[in-house]
Amino acid sequence: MSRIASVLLPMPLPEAFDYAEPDGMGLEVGDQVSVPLGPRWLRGVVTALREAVGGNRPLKPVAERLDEPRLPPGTLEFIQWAARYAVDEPGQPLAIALRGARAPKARPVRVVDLTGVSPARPTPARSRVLDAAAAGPPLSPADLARVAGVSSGVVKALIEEGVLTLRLVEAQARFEEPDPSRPGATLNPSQAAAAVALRAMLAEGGFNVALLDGVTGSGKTEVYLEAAAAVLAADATAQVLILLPEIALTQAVIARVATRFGAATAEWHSDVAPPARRRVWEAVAGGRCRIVVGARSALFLPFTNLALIVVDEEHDASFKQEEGFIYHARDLAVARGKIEDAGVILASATPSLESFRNAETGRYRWLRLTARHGAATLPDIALIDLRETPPDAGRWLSPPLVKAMGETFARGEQTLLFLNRRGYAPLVLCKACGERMTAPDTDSWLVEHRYSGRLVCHLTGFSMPKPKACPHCGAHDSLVSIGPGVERVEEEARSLFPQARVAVFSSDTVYDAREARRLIEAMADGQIDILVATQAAAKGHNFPSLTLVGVVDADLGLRGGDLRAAERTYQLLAQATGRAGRKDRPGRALLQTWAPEHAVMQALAAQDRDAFVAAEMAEREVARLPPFGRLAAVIASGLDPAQLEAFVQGMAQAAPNTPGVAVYGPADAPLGLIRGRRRKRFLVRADRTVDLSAYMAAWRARVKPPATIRVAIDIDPYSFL
DNA sequence: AAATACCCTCTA
DNA sequence: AGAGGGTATTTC
Repeated sequence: MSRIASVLLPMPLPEAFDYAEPDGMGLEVGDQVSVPLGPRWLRGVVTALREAVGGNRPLKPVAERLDEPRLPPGTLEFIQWAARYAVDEPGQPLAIALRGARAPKARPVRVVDLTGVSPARPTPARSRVLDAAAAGPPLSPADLARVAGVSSGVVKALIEEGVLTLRLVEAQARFEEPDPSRPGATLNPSQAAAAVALRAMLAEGGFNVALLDGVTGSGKTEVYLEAAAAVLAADATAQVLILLPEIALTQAVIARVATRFGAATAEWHSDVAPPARRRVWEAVAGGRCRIVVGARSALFLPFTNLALIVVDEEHDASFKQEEGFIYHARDLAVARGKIEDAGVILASATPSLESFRNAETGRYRWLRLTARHGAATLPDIALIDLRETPPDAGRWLSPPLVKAMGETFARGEQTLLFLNRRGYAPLVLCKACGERMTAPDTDSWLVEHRYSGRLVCHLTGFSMPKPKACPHCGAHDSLVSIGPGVERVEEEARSLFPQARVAVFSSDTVYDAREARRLIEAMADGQIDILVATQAAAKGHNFPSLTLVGVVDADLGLRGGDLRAAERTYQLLAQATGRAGRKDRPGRALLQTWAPEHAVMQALAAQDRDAFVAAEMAEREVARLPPFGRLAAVIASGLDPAQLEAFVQGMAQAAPNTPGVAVYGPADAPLGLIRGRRRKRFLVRADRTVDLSAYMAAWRARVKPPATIRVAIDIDPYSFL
């Protein structure tokens, strides 16, 4: 009797394909295999094995079982769960999960072995080398010389003499064993109480979620590291995953972990080079790596014994993946915790309303940190009414803010100017004909970047040199830059304070983790007086001499007017203002707004988060919007407007009629044209009792889009463009 | 995703 | 006819 193997391939296919298992291959579920698909050979993963019963069509055989780590059952289950949740093909999450397995291996490294031959001419240096070689794991010649405290020439001579020999080995990452028994940070009473509660939750074992809710600067990291210490100490094979919203934050957390556990940990995000990625992946699958710090895709790593997942800054919208396989890492982290029977900690100073609701209803344990760490107090927050004290024409910093910056600079302290807008100006238009510059076949404005002298489309990546004449009417020198970006605010800050050292922190000036660390260190070290930053720097970092935060345009995030505009603005500004005043120096934050009466601004000024949340919750409850109901979006796009219109009308007809589900649309998407593709949207609202993924899957199954039309389903959408 | 089967138009 | 090209279909 032979068996049939279901093999899932890392591509957008509707299901796993069946292959015949050759006699004696001895496959197991989770094995990585090579299989033929049409004319090519592909790597896939065995998801099921069953006995072949007669009448099957002839199947191609599995070509080979690869000598690679097996995907653990929990990882496989998670992949399939994620695909069902996101209403997408299971091959999509598998592709993410195999990204580390498919990366090229690092080149083999040379290590030194003892041959047993004694050196003809023993010296103290030589014997230190021999002792070091005998004592530890095999080392490269350079490392051996370093450990023995001799120059590389000594090792080289011993190799030439035949006392030592070189051998090539596959580079295997040595992730040091974390030591949870090292003393942790000294916790204040509030932190200590939360740590006790977390340890109790984790000691119970099994799936549990805690919301670690503490103001900025209350020391959430120390608390969750104690929880990590507890699970690492309780089980010698337990693994911990710490998820962060932004690559720029990983360095800081890795340093904290290294201090706490005396061991370098693995890092996982898109900036990690492929061979390093491969090493991390294999070490995680082999249980040789106990702590991973990473961005959202780390959730798909092949953990063998995942005991704790921490989602730091859980409210952060960067956890939402908006392209390709669409998912929210916080929600999937909870799902993976359930599958793995692991603890989950969601940490934030401004929790998402979803997590708030789960804490309120008792689904999550709610741990509040009240005090700021050490002597620090919360900053004073004041609103600047731009109707009363507007900036001069062509300027963006109002007189009260400029005055505060001057005082801060005079005291030798630092200012952070926060503006969530890259570039110099968000819009360039022609004053002769009124034409607004946009990317070809795209609705979004081109953003002027003065550093590069180009106009850039932040949506499509298109860029062009800034033209001398208007491309529409041909008028010369008629193009004017409208509105501020960080570069323009930097220009203004330099002209106001010529002696001050001014720097910009945005994804254009800080393009990788190393550059981010360099700038953050320069800021922490006091080498910068005024930092103009987008949200990339508003999160998580501690700058001891930063005492003034100025929010250039507090109303920016409210303008879209979508479901989460108020929540998002509150979270972002609370994070940004929370940067001011750590250590013993009091801080203050000034928010420039045209609408100081708005509930978000009032809540920020009063520092009354709970009142804001209560008011926002009440509105959502009336409208039965998240977290009191659920949403899904459908985005259909196509090149031919008439064909797209016909398709979405048919799709509207095909929407299943289900109690508790309402379908709105189709409507033109706010960004109705991207790269020449017209876009139409549906929005679906469902009661919490409805299986929204199943509903969307049923709907999709009823329509067959023409090949030129793409249909994307976004469960629990965050972007409404 | 990527190879290929299909179906047009254009060249000669 | 046959090349060239863009698009739809198929892959266990």
